[in-house]
Amino acid sequence: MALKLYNTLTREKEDFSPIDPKNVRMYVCGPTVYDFAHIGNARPVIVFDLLFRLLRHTYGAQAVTYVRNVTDVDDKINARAARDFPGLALNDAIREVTSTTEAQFQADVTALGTLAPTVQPRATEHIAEMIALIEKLIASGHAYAAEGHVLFDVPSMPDYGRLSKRPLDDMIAGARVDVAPYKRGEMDFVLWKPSADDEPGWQSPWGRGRPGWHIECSAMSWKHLGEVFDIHGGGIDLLFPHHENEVAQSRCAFGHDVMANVWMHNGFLQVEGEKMSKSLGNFLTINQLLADWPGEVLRFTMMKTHYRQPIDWTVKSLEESWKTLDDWYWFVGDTPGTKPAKAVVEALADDLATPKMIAELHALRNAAQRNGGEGARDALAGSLRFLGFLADTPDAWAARRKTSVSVDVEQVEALIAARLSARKHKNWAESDRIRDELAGLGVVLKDAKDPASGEMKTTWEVKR
RNA sequence: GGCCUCGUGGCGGAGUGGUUACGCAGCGGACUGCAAAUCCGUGUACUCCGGUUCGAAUCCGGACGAGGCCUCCA
Repeated sequence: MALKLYNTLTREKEDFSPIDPKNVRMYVCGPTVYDFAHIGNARPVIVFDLLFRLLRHTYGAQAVTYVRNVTDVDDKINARAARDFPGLALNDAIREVTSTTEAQFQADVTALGTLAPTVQPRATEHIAEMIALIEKLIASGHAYAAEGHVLFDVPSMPDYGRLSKRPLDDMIAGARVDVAPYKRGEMDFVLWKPSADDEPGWQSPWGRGRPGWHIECSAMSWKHLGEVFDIHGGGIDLLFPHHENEVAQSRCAFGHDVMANVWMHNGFLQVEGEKMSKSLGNFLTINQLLADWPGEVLRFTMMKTHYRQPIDWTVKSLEESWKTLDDWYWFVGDTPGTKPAKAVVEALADDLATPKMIAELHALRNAAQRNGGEGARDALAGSLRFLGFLADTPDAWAARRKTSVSVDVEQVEALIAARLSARKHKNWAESDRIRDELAGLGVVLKDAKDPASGEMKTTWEVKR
């Protein structure tokens, strides 16, 4: 089956063909661990988890290496550590910030139904590779040391700007970058910078210092995936300068035409039509959302929009998603299917066309309904599991609504029993009165005849 | 100023040079004591102005509008 992916490098949808089908290699920029991950951070996590699953399906589960890094050295981390743990020595404070933030991140993304990447390397464990890379760049004339800094010499790379389509001349004309005395060119960026005694640092040929922002991804992708690999992913905001500079570092260090063959970028996320920002007060962390919504609801909501489109994150959309998943959980029941439907895989294979994929899921559901076909129901169940859904049992899923608002379960059950008794005696006035009373508590009833016994049975759920 | 997206029915959201996307909501019907849930059915669209074409919502040009990046950011 042909897999097509949109490549930012060529701005075209291309047939994907791996360098080595026995080892398909993908790198995705992971979090800088200084604060709770927000819902925007969840987007690439979910998008590339889907791609990971698709690649495993296509090439075999053992034939895909997915690397998502953890950046645990950064000046934002240092600032956070100093602010939050003023009593601790800086290194202890930093460890406190990075370890708790990373643990939180892992818990969050697990709740979103994602598979663990093959490797999750940490920047601080790859300082030696970074130094080696910087030495290669200096040796090949693409970097220079100055006043304890090492800078990448941007003009030494003729096609710098190719990935983000920013000609160098234009950038210099509109540059809003720091003019530092040790820089030769305005666009030159830092590979290594000196650390003061109270800042985290490592010994290097240029003195005690720490890495610049972009070098860690070049070092970690090199270490775990090699000099050239198949797919590099991340958010569109990283395209420039982060990815452009990664490419510059890796290509100039190793002398290849490309760093990764395919570059994929997910679009931005807005919240209720506005940019998400702390100042607007609409900053949503994954953790906060998980308090109100099942992880699968967040996951499905993300899939309703194609990954390259901007997504507007709204409560209305979340509510719709929950309803859709309710129906599928109920409809699928304990159907055992484990294999995804061909149409679902094909939709995904077309540059992760998740809206098309969702339409195919609805089509399976409708087909199963019309023909009573177990084949379609099996395929729906298998597809949903393949996509990272149906982790709950149907009962556990249904119970999530009951626990999302606090109600007195015993009281509700007692009222339902009273109502059933009233109905048995055709006391409709009393029956309706009880139903209204429950509605006042936020409880909605569903009556059904048990097909086996013909007995009336009432189930209930909490309406938000 | 430079670069990049995008403008589709009440809402969300695909796709395509000539044929139903899909979902939610709405509406009609079945079921029900009445509802809810479920089932069956169903209307509404392609920002504007030019051009290419037998034919454009789909291609090209322009206008208007929305958003993003260029500085930490998924």
